Amino acid sequence: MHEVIICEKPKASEKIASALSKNSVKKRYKKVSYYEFEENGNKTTVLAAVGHLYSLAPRNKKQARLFDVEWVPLYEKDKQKKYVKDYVDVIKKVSKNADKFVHACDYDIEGTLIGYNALKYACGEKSFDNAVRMKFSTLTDEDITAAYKNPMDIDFNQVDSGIARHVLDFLFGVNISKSLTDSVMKATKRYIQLSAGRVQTPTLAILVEREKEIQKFIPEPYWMIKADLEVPGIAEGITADHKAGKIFDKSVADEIFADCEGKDALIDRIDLKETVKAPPFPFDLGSLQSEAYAVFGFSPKKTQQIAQNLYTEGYTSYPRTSSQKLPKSIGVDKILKKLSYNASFKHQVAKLKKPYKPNEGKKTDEAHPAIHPTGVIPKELTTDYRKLYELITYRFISVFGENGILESMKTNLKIGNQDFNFSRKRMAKMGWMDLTPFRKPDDDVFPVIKEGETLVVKDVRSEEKETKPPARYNQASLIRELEKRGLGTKSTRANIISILYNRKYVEGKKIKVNELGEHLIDTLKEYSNKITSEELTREFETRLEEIMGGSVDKELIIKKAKVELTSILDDIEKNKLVIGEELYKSYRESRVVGKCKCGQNLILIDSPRGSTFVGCSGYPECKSTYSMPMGAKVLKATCEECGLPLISFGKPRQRACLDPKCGKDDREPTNEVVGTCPECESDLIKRSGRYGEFIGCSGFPKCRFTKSLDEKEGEQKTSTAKKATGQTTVKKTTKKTTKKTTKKSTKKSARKTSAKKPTKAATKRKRAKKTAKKKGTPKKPKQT
DNA sequence: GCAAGGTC
Repeated sequence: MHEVIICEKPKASEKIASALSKNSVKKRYKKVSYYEFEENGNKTTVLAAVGHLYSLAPRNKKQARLFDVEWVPLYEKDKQKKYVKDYVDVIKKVSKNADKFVHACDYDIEGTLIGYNALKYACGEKSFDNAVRMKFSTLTDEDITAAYKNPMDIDFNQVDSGIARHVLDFLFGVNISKSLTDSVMKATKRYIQLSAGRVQTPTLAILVEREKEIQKFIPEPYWMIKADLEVPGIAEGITADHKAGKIFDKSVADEIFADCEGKDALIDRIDLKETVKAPPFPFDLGSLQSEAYAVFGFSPKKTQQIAQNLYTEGYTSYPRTSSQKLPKSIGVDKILKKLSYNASFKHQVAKLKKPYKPNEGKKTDEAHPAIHPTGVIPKELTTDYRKLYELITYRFISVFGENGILESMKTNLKIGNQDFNFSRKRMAKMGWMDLTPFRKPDDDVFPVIKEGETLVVKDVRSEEKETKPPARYNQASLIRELEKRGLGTKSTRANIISILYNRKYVEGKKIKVNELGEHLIDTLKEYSNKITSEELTREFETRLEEIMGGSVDKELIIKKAKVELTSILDDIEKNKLVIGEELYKSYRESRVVGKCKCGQNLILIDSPRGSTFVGCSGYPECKSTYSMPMGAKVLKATCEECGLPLISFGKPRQRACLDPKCGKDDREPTNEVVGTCPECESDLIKRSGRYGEFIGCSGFPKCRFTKSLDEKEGEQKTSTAKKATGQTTVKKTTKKTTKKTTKKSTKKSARKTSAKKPTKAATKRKRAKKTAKKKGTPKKPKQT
């Protein structure tokens, strides 16, 4: 008897194997680990998927409408997913002579489908003849053994609802995206990659709505009356506000102002209040992304990537969780003990009171606890990794802290007959706030004053202000909004946002929708109101539940969707010339960065090679073009000399005229002498190139010595070193280290590799290599 | 290629 258990991910397979047998042996095939044990003469193998192993693809790519889909291995569709092949291969190999199958993926729609597809396509259809389903909600020993002892049947309705979700998303997303892109192509012969989808389009619509609120906003003037007070013991004094707050009627403001001019302030009432400040909740992915954005300015995507790597290195727990709970089973005491061995956390852990009790939030996750450190202390991390690791760890410790107490003093004053007030806040008891460097506690000095006393008013001011439009979303607040509306999932939201940037619908840290984004939503609203709103997601939810309940057949739902989609696509098709023309026009508008010397617009143009340059919209009549350094931004400000826009680039940021030949170009200061060239003894100067600043020889192009600004003396990789070993060295070494990570799982090697997290310089080099390679490959004649 | 959803 040979039984095969298929899990959703490697970590789960490890836990399930160890829960089911003490004798499980870790084995390896290619780069993938799996587990094997024998009990009572029966062999069991525990295998892992890596999330979805199969993906939908059109059966015939050449058709105008991609309505006919099939499941293909993920690695065939997406070259970045090559690592998936090894996992599929292991399942194929091991399951060949198996006679019993256990589906042990997460008990949700996607998990059910992941296991189903693995069985169907990697183990073969006949595996369903003897297949059972394990149902567990946490990966604890108790849950796992209970699920194993009480196997269930595979819920094929749940499978069908999973398939339907994939198919519907594919049909709507891919076909509408394609029809939009085709419209532009047909109308203008230009290729702009446009896209629409059940989640990305409503997300863009949320941003557009905010943009429109901002556009139609009419600022209203208002006045604030402020009084600067002399307060004993507080040198800078205190400013009190008039009780009315914003005063929209100027005559009222003037009256108040006149009423209190030249008068002192009588302290009418002092209210002291204490508020309990409970410790924060443990991090789920969304709140970690939010906090990392607020504290470090990390994009949610960056946070997710770093958290994922910290997890695979074994420093922190699984990041794609929506749980705000820390169950005992994670071994809280042990983790805190291990953290206390580290100088950074020792003092904080020592302050915690036993027994340790976390302040948990409401949100839960069936599969994972909240994000927490494992207790394994990383030795060397690059700056950003260290920052995120510390954010997670200090948060984890804080969660076990005591309540803090915030003391607030609200003082009401009378100046003449007018009521003013000010308030001060300070922590009366720090509690958990003492446990983290990432929260700045209130620490106002409280004045020594009494009711009935008089304070000298130094000045009374009537400040005129304007109401402000609603703020734009940033990536963190948008993620919170999507979470609130139930759009996307915790793992996909950050990616969805970055798609909007990549498609150039939106720009900026405070997310601004440009002409293209706005026009795309307007266009789509005309043809399918559903896809621009949350309605499609809501409808999916209902339909999928019906399929899951067995009341409706998935084929019927898909058939209906195709009918609906056909009418949408027909409509777009009929109007493709207008749609394409208009979308292209708004695309061009969204790329305008200034005025050309010829009077037409300067626009950003993406070259097919991936770089961006500035050209004139009057092309081919005006052939002006300007190249830009890597990462450069075109500013609104213009050059005094020639009127072209200025650009900012490099690190630290510097400004220069868009035209490098312009006399006003102050890129000059970068030519600062920073040393002597080891090769030709000329001066070494700072230069700026495509990839930012670097140090180069002033003897260029005769001497081609360069080194990166990021590398310190002694560990620099010079161009000569590169020459000697060949450019590929860089790639080879990185390859080696990744191999190490997967091969040896000892803590020692984990540390070693963690030190090799790509440095800025390394990424730069990689990027440089990539483009160099691109240039070298002959282009297919087809590209436009 | 185009979506959204798992995961390294």
